[in-house]
Amino acid sequence: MKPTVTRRRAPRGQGEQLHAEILKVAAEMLAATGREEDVSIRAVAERVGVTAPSIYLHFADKDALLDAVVVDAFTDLHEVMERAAADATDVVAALAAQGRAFISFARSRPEHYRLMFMRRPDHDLEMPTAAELSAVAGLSSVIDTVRVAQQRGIVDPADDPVRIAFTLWSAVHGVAALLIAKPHFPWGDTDDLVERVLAMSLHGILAPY
Amino acid sequence: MKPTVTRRRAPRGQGEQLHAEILKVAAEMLAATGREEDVSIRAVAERVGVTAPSIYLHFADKDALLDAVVVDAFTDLHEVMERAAADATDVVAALAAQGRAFISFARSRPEHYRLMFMRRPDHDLEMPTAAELSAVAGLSSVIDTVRVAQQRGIVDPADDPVRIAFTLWSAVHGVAALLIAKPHFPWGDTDDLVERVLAMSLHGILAPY
DNA sequence: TGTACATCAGTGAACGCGCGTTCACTGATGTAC
DNA sequence: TGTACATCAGTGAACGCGCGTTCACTGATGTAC
Repeated sequence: MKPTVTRRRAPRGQGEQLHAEILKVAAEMLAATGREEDVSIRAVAERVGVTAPSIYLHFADKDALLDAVVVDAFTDLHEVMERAAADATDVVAALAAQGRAFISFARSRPEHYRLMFMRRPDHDLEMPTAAELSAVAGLSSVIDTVRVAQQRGIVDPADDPVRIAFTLWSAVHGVAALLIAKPHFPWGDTDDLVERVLAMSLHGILAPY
Repeated sequence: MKPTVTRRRAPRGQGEQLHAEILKVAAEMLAATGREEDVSIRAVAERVGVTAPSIYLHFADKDALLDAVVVDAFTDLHEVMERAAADATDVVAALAAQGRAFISFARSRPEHYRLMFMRRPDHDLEMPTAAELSAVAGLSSVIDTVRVAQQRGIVDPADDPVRIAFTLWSAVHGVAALLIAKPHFPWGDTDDLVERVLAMSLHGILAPY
C-alpha cells in the first residue's frame, strides 16, 4: 500500500496543501485518462504520493472529490465567458464570442465538460448546490449580453432574456456535445460546423421580431 | 446461481428466441434503471430466467449486448424520423416535425439516447460499424428534407445539405441532451424551450441568403 | 535550553462487494437404425 | 415401434479483479513547562 512516490508530510497547519494537490491531480487525471471510472481514489492517492485512506482526510468520499473538480471547472468556464464578452466590440460580436468560447472550453476539456453538462442527473437530485448555481453563473454572462442586445433593440425587448439565453445555450451545447461524443464521425471541417451553428443561432435570435 | 424465475429450455432450432429475449430485457432494464452500469450480465440473465454464462451463448460479451441495444434504438429513431417527415404538409413543417420527433424520442428514451449520442467514444474508435451507419441513416431523412427545401428555394441551393443537416442536428441534440442531463434545472416550460430552439434554428436556416 | 507530552496528518492491513468471464459439465431434445 | 446415441442449450462453481471505505495505529511536529 506504500505509494511509489513518497512525499514530505505536511506541517501542522498545512493540511490544506494536500487538499489542493489531490484536487489538482484528480482534475489532471480526469482530463488525461478521460474516464471518470478510471479516476479512482486509489489512483489519485498514488499519483499524489500518499495512501488511499488519506484522501478521506480531505474529502468525504469519491463523489465529493469529483464534485470539487466540477465546481472548479464551472469557475473556470465562468471566467472564460466573462472575458469573451469583455473583449468584444459590439453586442452581436459578444454573443458570438461567448458561444465560441463556450464551445472551445468544451472541446479543450472534454472530460470536465462531460461531468459538468453530460453527467447522469443522480447527483443533483437532492440539492441545487454550488455546482448548479455556478452553472447558472456560467450562463449569467450570456443573459447579461442578451439584456444589452435588448436595450439596443437588436433582440425583442419584450422577450425573456433568460429563456433566450437558454435557447442559445442549447445550440452551443449541442455542437460541443456532439463533437465530444463522436470525434470519429465524419464531420468534415469542425470549425466550420461551429461557425454554422453560431450563425444560425444568431440569425434566428436576431430575426426581425 | 439458479435464476429465481425458471424458464423452459428452448427446443433445438430455437436458440434465436433467447437471443431476442435477452436483447429485449437488456433494453427494458436500461430504460428502467437508467444506469448503464446497473445493466449487468448477471442482472439481465436473472431477469430473463437464465444463468449468466448462457448470455455468452448469444452475445460475445457485454459490449456486444449493449451495442445490439443501441443498433435497435437507432432503427427505431430512423423510423420515427421518417414518419415525422411523411406526415408533414410542407417542407418547413417537415423540418420542424423532424426536430420535434427527434427531441421527443430522446426525452422518452433518455438512457437509450444517452448510449446513442452521449457515450464516451471508446467504442467506435476502431470501427464505423452498424451503429455509426445507422446514425447517419437517422440523419438521412433530415438531409432529404433539406434537399427538398433547397429545390423549393427555401434554403440556399448552393449550400451543402449534409452540413445544413449537421447544423440542425446540433441544435436539436443540444436541447435534448440538456433536458436529459439536467432534468432538475429550473428550465421553466420545457416544451416552450424546445419550440424556441426549433424556431430559432429554422429562422436561422431559412434566413434570406 | 531540555524534556515530556499532546496533537493530528498520514499509514497499513483488511473488509465485503459485484463484476465479467471461463470451464468442465449435464441432461433434455431430436435422430438413426 | 423401440432403443442407443449425438447434439448442443443451458448450468454451477469458480477465477481474479479493482473498487470504495473502515479502523486501529504510528510517528513527526509543535508546545508547555
